Amino acid sequence: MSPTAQVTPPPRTLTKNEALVFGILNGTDQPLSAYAILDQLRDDGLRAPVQVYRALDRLLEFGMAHRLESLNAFVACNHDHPEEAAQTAFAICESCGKVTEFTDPSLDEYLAYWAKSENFAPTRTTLELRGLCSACQ
Amino acid sequence: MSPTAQVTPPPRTLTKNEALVFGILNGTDQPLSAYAILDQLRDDGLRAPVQVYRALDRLLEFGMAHRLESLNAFVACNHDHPEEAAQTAFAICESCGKVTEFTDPSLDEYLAYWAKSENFAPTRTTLELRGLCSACQ
DNA sequence: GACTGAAATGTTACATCATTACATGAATTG
DNA sequence: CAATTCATGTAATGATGTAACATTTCAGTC
Ligand SMILES: [Zn+2]
Ligand SMILES: [Zn+2]
Ligand SMILES: [Zn+2]
Ligand SMILES: [Zn+2]
Repeated sequence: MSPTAQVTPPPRTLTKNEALVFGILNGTDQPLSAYAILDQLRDDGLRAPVQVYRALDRLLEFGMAHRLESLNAFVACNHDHPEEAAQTAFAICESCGKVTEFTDPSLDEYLAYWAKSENFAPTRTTLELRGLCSACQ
Repeated sequence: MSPTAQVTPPPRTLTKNEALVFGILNGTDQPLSAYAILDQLRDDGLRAPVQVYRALDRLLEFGMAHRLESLNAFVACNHDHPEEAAQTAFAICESCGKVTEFTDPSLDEYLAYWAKSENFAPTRTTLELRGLCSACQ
């Protein structure tokens, strides 16, 4: 119940552009916009936003990256997702930009309970905390 | 803990543009983008997006409207918020667009608990469920 | 009523985020 | 070696959001 996104399990070997984009995302703990990624890949021959968005779409499908809706930005997945696709939440530091993923069964349970009581059928959930991480307070 | 937004309590009488924007939002159960609002207010003399965004900023401050991050859109508040500003969550129907707000102490408690355990100090939280409402299944 | 300062509004231009449409190239397969 | 599919490239455009500055409105004061 209340999955974060549909994950296409087989992350077959990445294509060139997918690998480039994932390399950038995986090399930082900061959320990056598609255009920020593009800027870092100019030297590798990328020229247009759509090239980045296409790669991002697939990385999202594979569960290798996440989109942060409240920032219009992307991060590499940095979390061991439980077997059962559970609710993923993000804590985003507004000072240093660090993003922490977390999941918790009780959160899933609560949301599933609410959804059932309202007869709402969720397909995708966004949960993003903005604030200050422990290092930045 | 884990407030949704800072609410400036005194929603003094709205200015002309604030009233126009609120009137549009309040007249529908659909989330509207700033540009969709603008289009509906051309006849009332509004010409530029910034006029709508300024009004929206204040309506958000007053707690009279909410921004849906996953849609880049806005809705009028349609919920009796508890005394203590609690976590607000949104269920968004992907078929009919209907938006339902809900709050729950146990959700607040869970997020406050997680935040404390991680020493994360939240200032703002986004929780949005996408799916199908009971009428659309 | 005229002066003054603050709030609201208006105007233009620009910045940022994302997609559509179509062309080209590389890999796979019957 | 076509035929197909998938990945990539290119150009243009659409959608969302903000900065900078000018003008108007209005309340308080003289
Ligand atoms: Zn993850
Ligand atoms: Zn931090
Ligand atoms: Zn509300
Ligand atoms: Zn519906």
